[in-house]
Amino acid sequence: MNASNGKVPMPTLERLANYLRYLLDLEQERVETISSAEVEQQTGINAAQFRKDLSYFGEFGKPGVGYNVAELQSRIAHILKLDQEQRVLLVGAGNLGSALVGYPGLKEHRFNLVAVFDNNYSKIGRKLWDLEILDLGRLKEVNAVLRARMGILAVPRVAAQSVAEGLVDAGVDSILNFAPLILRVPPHVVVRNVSFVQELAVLSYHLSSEPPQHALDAKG
Amino acid sequence: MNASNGKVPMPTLERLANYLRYLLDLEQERVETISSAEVEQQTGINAAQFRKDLSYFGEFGKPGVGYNVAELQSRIAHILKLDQEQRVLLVGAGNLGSALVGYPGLKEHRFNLVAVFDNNYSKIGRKLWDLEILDLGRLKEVNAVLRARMGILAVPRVAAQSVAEGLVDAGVDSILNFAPLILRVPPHVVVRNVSFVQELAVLSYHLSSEPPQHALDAKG
DNA sequence: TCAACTCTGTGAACTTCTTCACAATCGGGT
DNA sequence: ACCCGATTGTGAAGAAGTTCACAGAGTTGA
Repeated sequence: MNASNGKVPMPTLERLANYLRYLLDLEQERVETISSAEVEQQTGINAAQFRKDLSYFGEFGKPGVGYNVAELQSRIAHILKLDQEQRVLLVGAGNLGSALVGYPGLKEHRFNLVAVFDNNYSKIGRKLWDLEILDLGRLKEVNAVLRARMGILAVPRVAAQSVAEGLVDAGVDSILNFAPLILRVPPHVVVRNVSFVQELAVLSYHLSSEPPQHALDAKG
Repeated sequence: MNASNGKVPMPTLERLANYLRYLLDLEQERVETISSAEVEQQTGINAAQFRKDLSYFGEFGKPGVGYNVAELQSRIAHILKLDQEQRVLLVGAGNLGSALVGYPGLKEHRFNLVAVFDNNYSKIGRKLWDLEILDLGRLKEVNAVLRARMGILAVPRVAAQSVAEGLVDAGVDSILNFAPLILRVPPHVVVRNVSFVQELAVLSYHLSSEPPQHALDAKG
């Protein structure tokens, strides 16, 4: 009775994509039905958490039975709009950008990289996999046709803010930002940040004084 | 008086790396002193949040004055152990692995990629930038010498769990995981996950029925 | 038909994180 | 020497997220 009205906690949304991945595996294994208790056992995510996450979007299971894997999978995909093509612009044809174009996970989830931009004239015109690298200056013009609403920012930090503004100007309202800085964008634009260094720093912090395990190994 | 005893909230740790990045910028601009109010103005992070985050680790500022940029920068780097070399193993010499080896941000923060492994015999022996790609089977043997405690997992999903176990067996106790699955590891091991698809899915969800901005543009 | 069992959906309790608000401190000006 | 404006560090309030615990719905078997 909660269904999708009020607003959904961000952690719930983040977990939804995990559930989807997990359900796709179960489907592959021909599992038809799953209970929240089994989800907890197999993924480590608390069963009540799983149920409550789903409850934000309606009722998905049958008491006494559990959840139909195929149905749940497809309903989550629908919630996340992963059941329709999403056109995505990529800015930055460096190492990272190149890796993203080649990453098969995007296509699998219907994210379609429709154009790659760079401002480096030695790259413009070349191909990155099957996409021609376009002049960053043509961003707005090109997206007037493509009408992508998602953008990936894989440029150096100093360029990121101005490129973000270019993306917004070109009609993009969701940005995945790989540059290590906080982007300032208009309120209607949603930004998600991915920072390798931040993640490594958190790991580094946890490398406390615990002795490495090596010494404990005693092997024949 | 809170200093570093109790345990630190995860969101605080995540923000610490951002503060560091920001402080390095300020240092470059020759800013000597900064107040929490200025931090809020420039980064959007609430001033009280900034102060409380720091308070978990001691006292860093002077009332009526603010924080000394250089000192704060170096103390945060110390907290995160970014003031000393951290040796890191990379597993997976694909597109993503390759991009990571070439990513300058790692070296800048003293993360030192000391070895790259892959199980693909057509890759083993080749060079990725300046590092030779080693046989994944030699992971433990090699790390007995290198003694890295951090590992980056940039392998396909199906291989990730077993490679993670290999890393742990080789003495690694911090893992940065790029494969879209929940790794099962012993309790002393810390894992951070980076999932492009998850991030894009969250963005995709937010692409609600708002009309794209294109139509609103009325240009000469 | 009914009893025994399973499992969902959710209010309520609990835990964690964020923000407020203010006493305590500092530095500068006179 | 003292006052005044600025700014910190932190208890306490508030908001957000997680987990508990149970009523109620469904299923199975006799």
